[in-house]
Amino acid sequence: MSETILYGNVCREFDEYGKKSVEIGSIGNFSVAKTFDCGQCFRFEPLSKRHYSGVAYGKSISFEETEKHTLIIHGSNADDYECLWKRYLGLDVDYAAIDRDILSRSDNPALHEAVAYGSGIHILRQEPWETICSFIISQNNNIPRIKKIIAAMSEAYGDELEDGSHAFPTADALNKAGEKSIFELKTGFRAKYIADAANKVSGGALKLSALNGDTESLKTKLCEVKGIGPKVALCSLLFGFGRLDAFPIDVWIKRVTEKYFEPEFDFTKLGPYAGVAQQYLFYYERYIQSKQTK
DNA sequence: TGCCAGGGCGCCG
DNA sequence: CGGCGCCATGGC
Repeated sequence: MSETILYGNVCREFDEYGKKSVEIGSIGNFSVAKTFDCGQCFRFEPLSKRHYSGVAYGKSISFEETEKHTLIIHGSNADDYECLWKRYLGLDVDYAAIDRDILSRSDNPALHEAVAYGSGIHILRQEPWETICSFIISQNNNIPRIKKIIAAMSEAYGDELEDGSHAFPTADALNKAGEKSIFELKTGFRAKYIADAANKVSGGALKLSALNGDTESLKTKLCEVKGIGPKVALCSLLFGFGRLDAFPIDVWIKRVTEKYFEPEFDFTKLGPYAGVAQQYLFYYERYIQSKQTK
């Protein structure tokens, strides 16, 4: 086993069954399990309690949190970490400062409990197209079934990777597949929405890489796609465009607001990291519910 | 069996 | 503009 000592966040780079892996230090309280289990991404599954594997950016990858407060990325070298996974995992973001910022903006007890419970979640920077498509599929749907549809869609129309798994399909590939084929993946009434989005993105009517402006104007832009409303747009902006101020409201967040907040509470006052707060609240309320139905 | 799921559209007043 | 029925599908 060859081993190279590096500096910065990367502790070491090593070979593992013929593949490169890296170990990362200084990860704060980053939690792999919370991050991949909080409902923001649909292509990762646990290999163990602290080890999640899946596909992102067209690469098979797995993230393992060690007891020593470090992170091992299996299937990545140090360069890939620096220019891709660091940003994907939000390890270039100071979440301790974000937590302090959120807590300073409201003394609502549920919000404080949610931060305490959810802290360790990082908002991923997923691929914009994958995020848009995934959250179109998410509408009026549940997480296990969303995962199933996305897996089938990737299997059918995503590029095959070395290990036999599949990348998320490009907009071009889905556009070529067409609405009927998309419907056959059990997407139901969402098929025409996915087809429209794929058509606009692959045809250049919606240039995801050229989007700029504030979150509100980006939301308006994304809502031009049939099937993208405010909630899907804001989830895409939060999880795919790094817009941490985006505050998507789904059925769970509606329940949270009714249970714990005054009707006049203005969630925009949660500031530039309102989206992170939203994810804490979402994760917290699902935990409370699961505890009660057990 | 009926209800619900990380909603949005079309239509109605 | 706000409310409401509808949309496919599967798990409970």
